[in-house]
Amino acid sequence: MSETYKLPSPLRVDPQAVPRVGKSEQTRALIMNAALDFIWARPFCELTVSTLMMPTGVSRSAFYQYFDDLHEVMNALLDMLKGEIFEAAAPWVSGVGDPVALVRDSLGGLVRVGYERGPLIRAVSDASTTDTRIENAWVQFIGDFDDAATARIEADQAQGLIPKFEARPVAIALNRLDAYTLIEAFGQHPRGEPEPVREALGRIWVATLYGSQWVDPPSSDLRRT
Amino acid sequence: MSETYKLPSPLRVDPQAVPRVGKSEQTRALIMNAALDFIWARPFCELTVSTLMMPTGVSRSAFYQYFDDLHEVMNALLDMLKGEIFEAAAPWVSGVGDPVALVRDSLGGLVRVGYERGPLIRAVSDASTTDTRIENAWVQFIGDFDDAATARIEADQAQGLIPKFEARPVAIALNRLDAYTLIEAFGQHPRGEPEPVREALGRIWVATLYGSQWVDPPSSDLRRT
DNA sequence: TTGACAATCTGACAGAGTGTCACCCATAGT
DNA sequence: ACTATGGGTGACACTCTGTCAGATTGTCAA
Repeated sequence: MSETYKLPSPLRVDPQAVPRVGKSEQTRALIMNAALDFIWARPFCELTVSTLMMPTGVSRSAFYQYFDDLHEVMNALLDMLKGEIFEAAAPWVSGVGDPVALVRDSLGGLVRVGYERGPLIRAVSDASTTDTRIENAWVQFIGDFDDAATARIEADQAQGLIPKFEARPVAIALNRLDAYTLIEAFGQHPRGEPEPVREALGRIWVATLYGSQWVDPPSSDLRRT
Repeated sequence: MSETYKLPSPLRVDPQAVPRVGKSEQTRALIMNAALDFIWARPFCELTVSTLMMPTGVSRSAFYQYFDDLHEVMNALLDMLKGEIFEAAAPWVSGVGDPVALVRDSLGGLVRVGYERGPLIRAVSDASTTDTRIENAWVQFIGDFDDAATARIEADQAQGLIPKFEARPVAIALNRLDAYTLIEAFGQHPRGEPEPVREALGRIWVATLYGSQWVDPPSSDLRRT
């Protein structure tokens, strides 16, 4: 069913939201929205300050009153994404109950956000390869996920729900799996279908952490001796 | 044991190898070696034509007689990598015998190559985000892996070794897992330890494809009802 | 040896993009 | 009316790119 994944209204900043502080904040929002519009249709590497400022009606040099450079814009957009993504991943990270169901919940949320914000996530990832500051921000962001996943794995290991193994390398690998599978599938138009991605990620996470007997709920036993 | 992963002599082109055709091929090799040296120590985004040509002793404009631009250099280096990587992955892709052992072989080879060539792989991946041609080459390269993995999964499914599921999305996800976990771990100095990476990837692949009962060979049964 | 030619290399140039700076302008407070 | 301040602008210097006409080098036939 495709209405599960509605076309995104790409995460806009409301220019009315902060009129108190004066025109400055509004122009900043204007620029960020222009960046979102551009990123939605074209890759980050084609973005220049001129093309970014063109649709805003403000001059190119004004850009530098709000941002040091294009990478800082991506950094600001990443900040807006963070909350949304952490929220989507929350169930498994901090929830209680059947962990297999929780991990499926979290992956469903991540796939939804990935589908809705795909080009933006890709742009942030691309920008992080050409600038140290946003690279650090991106590393920090995904590093927080590594910490959270490691903690959850270790907690479940302590309860005997997950077999004993070194949690961190597996957490790191599974997070890279998510991030770059989503970027690959939804990072540029035309985007792929979300449902097969969700199933593939769910299968891999569940099989790796909780064992393959939970992967196919109405399962026929395919193991051979 | 660390001697399994010896420090790489970074994949050089022998300038003597093709003296027949004249000086041209030698200068080309000179440039590619300079690029390898640079990439080994610095990220791709800091590479410029001047800095690349400096150590060769040839002028900047001469560069354009051998390559259209910097991305084409990375493309040429990717070509050299391809063989090495496909060879490392060969056991599981086309081998016969215990598939769990084969997948561990292949991952061991990939981790070894990833460790030896890490910065180069990262540079190719980085370059692919800023140029359509090398992006296509990279997509094609990793796409070949997707095809191979899909085929192997489907073949093993036909034999009842792997449970029935849509093979391609899982193959794609597992390949992104490998590629970006390796780039993350070994793409820049200081590189991480190879062994934990190998174990994490092996665990994920085996659990996903062949079932968690094969993950820990001397296993204690940790499943709970 | 000489002339001709092709291969190889070079400095100089134009173009695109960046980041900075001195200056302009509207508006609001006195 | 005066002026301080937030906001905006054109113009400049700089870096890097890609191209081109011409210089240099090497080879070979006459």
